Amino acid sequence: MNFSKIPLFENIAASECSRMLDCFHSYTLLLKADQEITIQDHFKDCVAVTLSGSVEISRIDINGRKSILEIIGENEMFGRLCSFSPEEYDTVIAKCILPAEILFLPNDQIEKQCSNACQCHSRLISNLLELMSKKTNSLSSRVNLLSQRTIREKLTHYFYQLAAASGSNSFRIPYSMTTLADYLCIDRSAMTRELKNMKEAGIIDAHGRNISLLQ
Amino acid sequence: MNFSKIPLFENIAASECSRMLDCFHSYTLLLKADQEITIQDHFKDCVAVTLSGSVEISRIDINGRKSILEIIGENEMFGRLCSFSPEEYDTVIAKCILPAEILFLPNDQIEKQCSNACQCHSRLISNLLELMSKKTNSLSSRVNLLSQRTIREKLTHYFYQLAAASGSNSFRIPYSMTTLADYLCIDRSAMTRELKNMKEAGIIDAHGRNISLLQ
DNA sequence: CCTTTTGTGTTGCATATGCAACGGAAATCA
DNA sequence: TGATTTCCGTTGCATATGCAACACAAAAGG
Repeated sequence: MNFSKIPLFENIAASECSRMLDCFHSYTLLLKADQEITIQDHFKDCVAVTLSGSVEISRIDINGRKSILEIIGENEMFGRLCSFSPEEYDTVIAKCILPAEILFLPNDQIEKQCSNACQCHSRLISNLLELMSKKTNSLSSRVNLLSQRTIREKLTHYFYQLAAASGSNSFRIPYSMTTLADYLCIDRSAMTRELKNMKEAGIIDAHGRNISLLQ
Repeated sequence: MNFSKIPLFENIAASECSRMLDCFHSYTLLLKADQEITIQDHFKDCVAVTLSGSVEISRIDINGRKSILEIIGENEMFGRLCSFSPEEYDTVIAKCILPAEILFLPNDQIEKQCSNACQCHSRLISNLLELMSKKTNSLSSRVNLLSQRTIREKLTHYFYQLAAASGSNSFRIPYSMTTLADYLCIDRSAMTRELKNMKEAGIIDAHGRNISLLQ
């Protein structure tokens, strides 16, 4: 593992990383695309960090409707300590989108004040805090998005996010339209209809997944 | 300030707390009920922790509709580092619900590896991680709630949360119905109507804010 | 105490949105 | 290449939900 490029291990010597991960009984998992991770298996008492790849957390309700709760990108964290509790009565699944390498860190190991070599441990916690902070930001932004009342508002809000991220009024939706609808928790056909309305109203210009915000 | 009862300062001696807070240039704010905190004033580069009281983060859209994004209870954290970014194009306001004492910690002070007395600093960070972890959990749970498609699903999901929290199928909604509607991001009258429907369908029993989950 | 504000339940109406179904395009796969 | 699957846009229909308005209850405030 090349520790030097992983934010979680920033400012920690590679040798220390190996030793620490070993001491923590942490382990990594290689996932192929479309592979599912069952919550209880690994998340029970662990924090998960995607060293590479991408994971989608979603929920399928009894009517078969899928809602995407989170999309976890590279070097982001997820898992029980910082995510959906297993007490939820709906089925929450984590599916690998892009081939991923996932590091699992046992919670109790993180919490314990280790007696030896605390220097790098506290640095790791500090780095975890940084990751957690990013996660909280993205979750907050997600709450803000899902609190929008109408389809048009959700789309607009999401497009503003993309525009801000790309630094331009023209950008490309990074998901398929089907996935986007699941992500916004709305019906796909209704979304397509609303996109057409927004186009006709002169709010946006759209060619496939390429969107331009007008006015 | 009585540090001993505040989770943020757990396992840190009171004398160390004083010294550290002083060194960090942190400060506290006393808020009366209904008082608003403007984002830019305090949150710009700070983490906020409610030592006591309660704060509501909400958004008012151009149509005057209010959506409650978060309700921050005692000993929870909020602020820019872990909340809604100021780049949001809607107006997000933080309002004090119960008289509160809020501690502001500058981000850069937290991040810096202080040269002296790192022991209690790293303990503080560890405690922050704990707070942040709780916050992430509550945000995730919020995403899960808001991702529900229908009013009935939102109500049901929320009631399950209350039931789990109270350890009973009978509980009392802790907010006014108006507030609850804002919290679920739905229309109040539509919510009342749906509650009646659920009652008639035998799913719940409801007398005012007292709810019982049947079946 | 009276006055004012806020909360609550109700209902008629308009419509935004979900749902099902279909055909064609595009992508994947063998 | 051909076969299969996924993706996408469209539309008719039913209805869940937002909205406005109202009356009354409850709470707050002076």
